[in-house]
Amino acid sequence: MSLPTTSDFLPHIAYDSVIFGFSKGKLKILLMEYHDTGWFALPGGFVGKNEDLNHAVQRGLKERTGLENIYLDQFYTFGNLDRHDPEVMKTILAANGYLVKDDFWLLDRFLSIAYYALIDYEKVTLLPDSLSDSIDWYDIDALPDLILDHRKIVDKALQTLRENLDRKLIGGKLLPERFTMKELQQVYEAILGEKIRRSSFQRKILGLEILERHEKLFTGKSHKAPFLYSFKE
Amino acid sequence: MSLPTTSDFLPHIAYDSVIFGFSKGKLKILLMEYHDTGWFALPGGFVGKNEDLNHAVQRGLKERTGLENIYLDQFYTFGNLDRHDPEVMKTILAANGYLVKDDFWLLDRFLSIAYYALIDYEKVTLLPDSLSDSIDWYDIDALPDLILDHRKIVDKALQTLRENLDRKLIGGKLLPERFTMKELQQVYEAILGEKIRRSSFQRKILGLEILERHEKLFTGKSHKAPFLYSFKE
DNA sequence: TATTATTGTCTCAATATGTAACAATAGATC
DNA sequence: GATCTATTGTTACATATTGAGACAATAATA
Repeated sequence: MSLPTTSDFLPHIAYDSVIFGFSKGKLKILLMEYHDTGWFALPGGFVGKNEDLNHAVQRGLKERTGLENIYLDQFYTFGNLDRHDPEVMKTILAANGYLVKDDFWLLDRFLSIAYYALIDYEKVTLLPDSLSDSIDWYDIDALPDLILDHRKIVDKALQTLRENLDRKLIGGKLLPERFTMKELQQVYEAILGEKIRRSSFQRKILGLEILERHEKLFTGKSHKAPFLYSFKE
Repeated sequence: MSLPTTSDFLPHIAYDSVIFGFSKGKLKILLMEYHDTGWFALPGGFVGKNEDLNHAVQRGLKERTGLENIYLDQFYTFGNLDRHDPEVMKTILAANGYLVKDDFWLLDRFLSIAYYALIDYEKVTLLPDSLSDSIDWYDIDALPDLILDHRKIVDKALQTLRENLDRKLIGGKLLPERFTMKELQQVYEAILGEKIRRSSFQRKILGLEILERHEKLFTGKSHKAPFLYSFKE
């Protein structure tokens, strides 16, 4: 196991990903916890010298989640000077046994291109990277402190996701292929952070004619069974 | 006069700006024309090693237009490999009398962070950079061919501007401090590329209660004089 | 068979938008 | 000064769209 080297990757350029999942009525994101430090950060990475930017992000997501062809939206590139703090990376590397010189490329200033991803929580197989103890889901309403400006990145991701929700009809990306109307509504509520009126929601979504209605789902509960839906391709 | 050097700027990182103006009922953008080549490109630049990304863009805009505190929106970072074509930059440099080696930093691959700007057409003083013959306004509906992927950047800028128009209420940024309702409507029509019903538009905009109504504008024409409006701060 | 929880749909009110008309008015024409 | 023209600000009415609640249907339980 070795550190990424400056000959393989573009200097000064990184990406960070805010990976959203949905489980038990809650919106969650993936965070990495670095060895020893107790520090949390967004999953991120670097761009190969001969690699498309979007490919680098897809590659990183596959390494962490096992998933391919993930829904991704690039939402902002963070390029302020105040996001540069070489001590943070130095400490993370030191905690992993890497003692590097002050001019080591990972200690340089980085611009970060930020993406959010929407994935099916159930399909994920989590795998930490070499510098991390763990990667795990955290409730969006109860995040630990994050390194550098990662909290700002999360906030802007959520803001963008909210703005895009109706426009791009991406709520379903957080659910399995087939889902009930109630589940879809819960996704919307979790993203928007507010309750939605059931009848209005159902009427609006069905009115868009983007859903296919399938068989009913019998859960064994003593009440009317809901239909299952999927998005038309 | 000399070329920017790799010791002053971050390698592999550029920005491009789609600068919108509005004049005579038409939406326009600024393009640079490079010496001899006859090639057109978006105004762009590089980020200083100790400079905020947003500052670099504001700095570039000031150099080209004379304006400060321009309204800017970052909308996408272009990072595909296929946008790399060293021959283009080589030719531009050669046309300016610069013969550079193949490993010259400006011939490297660049990621470009793209912004659109909205400015008051009347307030601009255009100034080309050292590699360009001229910088000038071009009707958005009649652009010349652009180098590299700059046409794609323009298209995405316009698309984003359209999506943001109602949400961010930025139409007025293209007009002087005070303007008539008809002028504002023409801005909206130019951006959206479609006619808008006069009464609906007026009702909607006034209903937002973001405009201040001032004195009437007497143009000498033989009809009712329109009010002047400004945006509430 | 009655009960409970939840679903799909409908109704009516409130709000927003499309469409057209009307009255007001600044200057031109006579 | 009276009339005409072009354009403006506003209103009226029809047509969606959305908010809020009610109602009937139904899967399992008692």
